Amino acid sequence: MKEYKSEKEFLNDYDSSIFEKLSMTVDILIFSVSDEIQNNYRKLNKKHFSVLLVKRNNYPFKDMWCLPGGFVGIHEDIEDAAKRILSNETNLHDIYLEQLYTFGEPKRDPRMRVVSTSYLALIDKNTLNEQIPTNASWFNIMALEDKESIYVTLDNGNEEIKFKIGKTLYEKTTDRYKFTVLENNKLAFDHPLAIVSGISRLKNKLEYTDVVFNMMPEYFTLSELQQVYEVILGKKLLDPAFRRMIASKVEKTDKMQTGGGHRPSALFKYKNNS
Amino acid sequence: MKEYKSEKEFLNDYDSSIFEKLSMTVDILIFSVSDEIQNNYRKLNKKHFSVLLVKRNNYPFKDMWCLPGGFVGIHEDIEDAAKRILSNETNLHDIYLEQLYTFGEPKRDPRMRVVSTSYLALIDKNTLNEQIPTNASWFNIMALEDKESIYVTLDNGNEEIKFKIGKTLYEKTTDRYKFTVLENNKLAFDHPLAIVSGISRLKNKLEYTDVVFNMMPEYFTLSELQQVYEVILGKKLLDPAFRRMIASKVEKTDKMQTGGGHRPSALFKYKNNS
DNA sequence: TGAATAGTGTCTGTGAGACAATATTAT
DNA sequence: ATAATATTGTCTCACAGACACTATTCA
Repeated sequence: MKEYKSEKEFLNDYDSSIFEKLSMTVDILIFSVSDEIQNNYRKLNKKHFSVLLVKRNNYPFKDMWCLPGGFVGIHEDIEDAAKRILSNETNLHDIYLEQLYTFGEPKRDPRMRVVSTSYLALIDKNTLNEQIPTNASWFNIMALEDKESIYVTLDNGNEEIKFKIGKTLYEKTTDRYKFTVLENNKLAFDHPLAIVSGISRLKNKLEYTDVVFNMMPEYFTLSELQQVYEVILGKKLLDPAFRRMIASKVEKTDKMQTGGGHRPSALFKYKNNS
Repeated sequence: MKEYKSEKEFLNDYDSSIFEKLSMTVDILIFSVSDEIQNNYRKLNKKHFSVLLVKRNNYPFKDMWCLPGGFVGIHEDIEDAAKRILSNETNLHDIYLEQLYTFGEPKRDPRMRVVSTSYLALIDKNTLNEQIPTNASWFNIMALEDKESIYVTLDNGNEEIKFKIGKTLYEKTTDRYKFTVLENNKLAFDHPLAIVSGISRLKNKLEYTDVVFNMMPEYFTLSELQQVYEVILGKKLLDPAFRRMIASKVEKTDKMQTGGGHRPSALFKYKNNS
C-alpha cells in the first residue's frame, strides 16, 4: 500500500470505484386528516386519518400503489431530496418533515440494490386546494392491532388496499418488534412496513409533542382537535382530560364557529410557548 | 420509451446504471458504563458513561478518532453490516442494536459521496474482558448543555477530545434542533453529530424503556443501577423516587454484596414482565 | 322542543418530589 | 465509634380517569 504524506495527496489519488456502489431513494409518508361530510346538519364532519399514495405507471410493481418517492441525486442531500419530492407532490414548502427509518434489505427492490430512507411529513389538507398530481390519491387509514399482527385498510373511496403485518418481539427491554409483511396485494416494495412504522411513530409523537398542529388549520375548535387525536390514536378520549392536557398549548380567540344546530364553539389557535 | 408486457420482461432489460450510484457505510455508537476504582475502601466505584472509538490509521482523517464503522457490502443488509462491525470490534453477538439516523449530507466524506446510517449499541463491559482491538479505546463522556450549545469532552485517560455543537431550533412543535459542529479537532467526519444524537436518543429511551439493563451485569445493586441512570442523564436522582420507579422492573435475589465498609446491599436482577 | 355539541365541576386514586429517619457494615 | 452506603416511611402536590352536570344553538 502506498504511503501518503498528506490528506490532499491521498484524496487526489483516491479511486472511489473499489467498493461496489448502490442506489438510494427517499420515500415520504405524507399524513393528513380528511373530513367526511355528514348528511345530518347537526353532526360534525367525521375526521379520517389519511395518507397520500401514488399509482405506479411503470415497472416494477406497475399499477400498484406506493409512497411518493424517488432517487437521491449524486450531489443531493437526502433531506433535500425528500423536500423536492414533497413539493412535487403537493406544491407545498416549509412542511413538517422528519426522518423515519432507513430500509436496507438487499432484495427490497427487484431491479437492483436500493437503500431507501423514509420520511414522515404532516400537512394540513386545507392549505392544499387539491393540488395533487392526477396519479396521486388520499387514502383513509384504518388500523387494527392485536398481539401478533397489525391489520391495515386504506380506502380512497374508490379502491381498497388491505395488508397484514406480523409482529415478532425481537428485543425485550424496549418493546421493539420486527415487522413482516404477511398479506399484501396492492402496495409496492416494502411500503407496508414504512406505513406501519410511520403510523407508530406519529402515535408516539402525538403523546409527547405538539406535532398535531402541523395537521391543523390556523383556527380550530377543541372538538376538532380532539377528533384528530382520536382518529390517529384509534381511541376515544375523555373531554375534560383532553381539554386539561391541551389547555397550555392553545390560545382561545374571539372567533366562534356557529351554524351547526348546536352550541357554537370557540375557535382556538396554537400557542407557541417559546 | 419501450412498452413492457410483464414485470419479468422489464427486469431482464433493466439497466441499473442510469442513475449515478453512491457508497454506504454504517457507524456504530457503542455505549457502555465504566467503573473508576476509588482509593477509599468505603466508597463505591464511580461510574462513567463511555463510548468506544477507533483511531484511524489511514487517510482521510488519518490519526483522528472515529466511530467503529465500515462500508456496506453490495449484497449485505445494512443491519447485518452493523452486526458484522460490532462483532469485529467487541467479539460479542446478540447485542442491543438500534438504528439511529442516516446522515446524507453530500460533502460529509471528502473522498466521494457516502451516506452513512448510524446505529446505537449497548453493552455490558463486564462481559467484554477487554477484548477490543488495539486501535480502539473507551472514552468517558462528559456532556454539558445550555440553550445554544452542547459541550462534549471525551477522555480515555490518555487523550482528551473536546467538541462543541450548536443547536438551532428548526421545528417549533416538537423540540427538534438542527445540530452543527462548531468546534472539533480530533473526531473524523460528522461523528460529533452522531455522538450527540446517540446520547440524546439514549437519554430519552432510559426514561420510558428498560434499555438500561443491556448495560448491566446479571446481578447488580440498586445503587449501581441508579448511578448508571445518573451518569447517562447527567443529574442526581432521589433514592426513594428511583426505587419506586424501578421496583416493578427488578427482582430481588438472595445474594448480597458485602465487603464495602458499609451496609451490604441486596443484589437484584432484571425482571422480564412479558 | 330536542338533538347534538360545547364546556365545567369535582371526586378519587396514583405517583413523583422532598425530606427525614433507621439499618448495617469494615476499619 | 464513624464514615459510607442501604433502605424505608410519609407528607404533599400535581395530575389523569371517571362521571355528572350545565350551556347553547337551529331546524
